[in-house]
Amino acid sequence: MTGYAQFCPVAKAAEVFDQRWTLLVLREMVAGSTRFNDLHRGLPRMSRTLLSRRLTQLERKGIVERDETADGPVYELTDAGHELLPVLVAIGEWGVRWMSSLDEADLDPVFLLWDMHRRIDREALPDGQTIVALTFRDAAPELRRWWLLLAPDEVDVCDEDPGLDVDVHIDTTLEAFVRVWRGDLDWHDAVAQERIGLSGSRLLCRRLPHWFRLSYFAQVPRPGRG
Amino acid sequence: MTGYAQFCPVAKAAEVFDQRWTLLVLREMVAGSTRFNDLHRGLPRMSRTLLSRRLTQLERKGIVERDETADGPVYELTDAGHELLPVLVAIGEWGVRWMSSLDEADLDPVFLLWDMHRRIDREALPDGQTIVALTFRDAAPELRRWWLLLAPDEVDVCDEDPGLDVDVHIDTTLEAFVRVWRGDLDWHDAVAQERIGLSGSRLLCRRLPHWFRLSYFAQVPRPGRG
DNA sequence: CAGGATCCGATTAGATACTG
DNA sequence: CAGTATCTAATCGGATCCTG
Repeated sequence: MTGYAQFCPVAKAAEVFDQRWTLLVLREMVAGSTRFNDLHRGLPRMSRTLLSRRLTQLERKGIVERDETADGPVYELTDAGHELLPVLVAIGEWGVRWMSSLDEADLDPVFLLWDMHRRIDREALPDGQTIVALTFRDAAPELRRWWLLLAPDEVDVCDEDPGLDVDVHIDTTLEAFVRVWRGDLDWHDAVAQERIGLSGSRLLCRRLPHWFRLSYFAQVPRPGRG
Repeated sequence: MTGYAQFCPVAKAAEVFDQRWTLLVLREMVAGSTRFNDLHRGLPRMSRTLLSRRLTQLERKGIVERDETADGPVYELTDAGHELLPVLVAIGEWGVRWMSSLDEADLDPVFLLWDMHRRIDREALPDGQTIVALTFRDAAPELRRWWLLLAPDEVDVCDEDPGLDVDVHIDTTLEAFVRVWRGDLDWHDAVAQERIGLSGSRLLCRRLPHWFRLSYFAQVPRPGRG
């Protein structure tokens, strides 16, 4: 049996959500990804086979629509799919408040950089190109150093030295940076406690926090803190 | 691997919700059940073994607390558990709007009567005892006839004739009655279309709809209807 | 880039029987 | 009433390789 055999709306909806990875595929779509490979970049640990399977299932349920376009297939949310936004928001708000313990495996720099790159506020960036280098002291050697190439018209992430002059260097740990990203830790506190080190021009270091729109859930009030 | 290895709050929460039956166990708890057997009555198709396992897992995650009381163990929601209410509401609202197709297996009279019995508005009932008999013409023979023994201080459901005078008889189909219960179909329309037949005193037939508080989701506006 | 096909190991759910 | 123990069958997920 695949369903719950209950007419209750929660049960009917649960038949969608109780599938492993489905909720995260929907999160990626709500975040705006429409291409197979973009979706996969937000879900690096999911096998491509399974992503393909889930997309087909979501299509059959009327939540996703697949369009064959001139430059390849794209996946779009239907009306039913778009209305999942409040559901995902409710789930995330609860998650950030109550499921906040992170273990080492959760601190994935690949996903972090992908998430950062799509939440950069381009309008807040300086004109021209700004290079930000990131070092995560606690990451595995090959995942330790990252470069963000920021410009109002394009944002790129590199895991190799692009050989350009770095404007700001962020020296931190994955643990601290993820905590800031999630909103568990305040940026200025993290800097004050030297859990985030900044080097570069005064001006840029002061402006930099405004370039990143933190995770949507960063602003959610936490239990037991005012 | 059991988790998603992502620090995203949606992913951390999804590690709770992507387990089969978990969402429905939580629904039962939010609906107020605290005893093992009561929980199971709302989940008749779930094996007791699995219910037990899910309760243990929810306890480990800090969502449920098990208390050993004088008359047996009870399961209560923690603060984290109580805060799942908005999540379940969002899920159900989406479900009732978009996952509304029901197949035969979803029309389970056992669950329907259990749900009805706990949503009776005792204050709206007449004084003394009122007996309502229900017939579902399309149900399997042994699940066709039900009796509700309604009194302001106690509500009982029987699947055998209690041998008492019936005050109101409802003659309908499971299909129609479930649609009304979910709010897909209006009570008065269903009566007018003779999908629900009522016999008994005029007064009681007119009062009867007020005794049942329909599913919480009945009031949710549906797509494509105003 | 965007998948499909296949195989195998891991996980899970359900049935059944039993306990205090 | 409130579960546990055990076994089996089904399902699922991932890895690998292949396609246009």
